[in-house]
Amino acid sequence: MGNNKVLAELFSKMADALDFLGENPFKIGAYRKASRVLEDYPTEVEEIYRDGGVGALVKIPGIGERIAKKIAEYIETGRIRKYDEVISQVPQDLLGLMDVQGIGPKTLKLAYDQLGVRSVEDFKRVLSDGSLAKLPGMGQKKVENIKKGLELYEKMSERIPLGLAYPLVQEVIGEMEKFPAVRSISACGSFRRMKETVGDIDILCTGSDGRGIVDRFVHLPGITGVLAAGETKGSVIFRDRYQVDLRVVPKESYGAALQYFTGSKQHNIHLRTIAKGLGLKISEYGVFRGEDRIGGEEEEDVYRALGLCWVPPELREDLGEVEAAAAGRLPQLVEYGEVKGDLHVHSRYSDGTGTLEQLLQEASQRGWQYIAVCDHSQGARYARGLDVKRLMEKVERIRELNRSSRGAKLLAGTEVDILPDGSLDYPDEVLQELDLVIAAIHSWRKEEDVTERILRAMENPYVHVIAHPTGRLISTREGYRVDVERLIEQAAKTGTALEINAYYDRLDLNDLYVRRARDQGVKLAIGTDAHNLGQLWMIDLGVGVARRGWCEPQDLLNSLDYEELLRWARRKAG
DNA sequence: GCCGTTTTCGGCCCGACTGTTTTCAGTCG
Repeated sequence: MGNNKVLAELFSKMADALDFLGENPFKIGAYRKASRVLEDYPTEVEEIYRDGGVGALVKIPGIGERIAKKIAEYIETGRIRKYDEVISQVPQDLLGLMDVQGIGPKTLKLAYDQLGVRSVEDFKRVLSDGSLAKLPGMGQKKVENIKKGLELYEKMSERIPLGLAYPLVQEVIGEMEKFPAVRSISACGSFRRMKETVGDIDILCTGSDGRGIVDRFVHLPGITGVLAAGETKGSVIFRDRYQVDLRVVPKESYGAALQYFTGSKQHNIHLRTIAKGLGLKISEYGVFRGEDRIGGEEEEDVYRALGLCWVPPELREDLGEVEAAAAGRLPQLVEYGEVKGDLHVHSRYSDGTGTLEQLLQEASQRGWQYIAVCDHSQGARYARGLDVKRLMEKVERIRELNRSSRGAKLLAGTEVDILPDGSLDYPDEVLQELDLVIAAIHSWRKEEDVTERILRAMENPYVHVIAHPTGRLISTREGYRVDVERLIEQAAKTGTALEINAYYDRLDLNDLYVRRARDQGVKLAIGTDAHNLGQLWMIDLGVGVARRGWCEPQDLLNSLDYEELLRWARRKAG
């Protein structure tokens, strides 16, 4: 974990502690903001500090003089005295409870002061023995809600990978659309922004019969719990795992509500700040000048009122998109369905299940021009990697199929292992026979920094793409140690593309690195890493990451036509 | 604690909901 993430966590904990201690809410907010900014900041603060000192740190939005000094203190000494001081006044165990729905700093403080609660165990005890309910401002219902929140929290403490929520949302929306009372309907929240993981799932709709719509919603198949069901809002648990909220709003507010519930929170705060300066008010019900409502049926209304062009949801993270919209400089993002093929798919030759014929047919059905069949190389025994003889058989077979195919083509490719010394698992004479070579790290020693291995692989004239550059798995592992900044630099220098691996648990490179790469002129290659035909839909997850990374069509290899792609691949070797 | 074509001081997004109250505090998104 880099220093940015560590500091983000320190400041976040500090905010919670200050909240508990009843500090000035705006000071707490400042720490929370600093935490959020650092969490996603693409450059290591350590680097910024080494290059430009505290003066450079304060240029980061949300970081001022005081926090910059704390960051410097951390880099120099490995600790922050103020942090130690604040945190020592609060039982650590208790702070975690602030993530539970229904528990906030005031409730914790109350239990701490009045009942001597010092741990989660203590808290659960006063919850069940009735002593918390007796305190002023508390009551039986509040306690019941907290109990429910705690139960839910323990079951769903992990965020859900986007790729798991995706089919579910399509299913729910599909079912709801069959109901005649439902007019417009859309997912919103982090799901609509295509964030790599989502907390709960928010769906918004308009319709004539709120109660009827909610009733229909809470009775959909697969629901294992109903948390709330009113006229305008329903909240359910799907398959014991996914919380899905539905809101029904009037037609004239649909755009404003869609904007509001899509977020991100930071993006919305930014918009409201601008609105205020213009004497306008934005809420989920519309855009208002005094009492006059000047828009809200369409999402565009909100942006137009502020003098902005409509901002695609994937960009709404307050990472420069508002300024870009104001200047009319938003990128023309690549569209879903615009990509011309998948650049990383496995076949039955190695560890996939699809045949070459099936892949070709699938490509045609999807309207793609190509699929790159990139099976594992000989060293990857666990994945039935291909020896040279088998590889050449496969190449031959692909050439045959392509000759008889009118529509889509297959690219003869490989996902070749990068060996411990940075050389590749096939000799150059073999690689040069292939249309597309993607190289990947599949084995590394614990604690090994693989940066040099990958840098060296990129020097090879036959390597076109580096697959899943960080090796992370969203749900289970952090990935290998690698300096992505240096990979991006080397990719720019050698004309090597970096992959956006679209497999739902990888999404690697991630959105922020994609943006960095794109800014430096590095091409990105979206590949699903599909091992069966049922995984090719994940190309949309990859496009989502590309869009969150501000990619325009020309940033993606997948935008090239078949012939152009072959030419691009040959150009590196000269 | 941050920030500045309203400001170096005095603001900081804002409305809904819930449960506990009798005018509001706490929490959420």
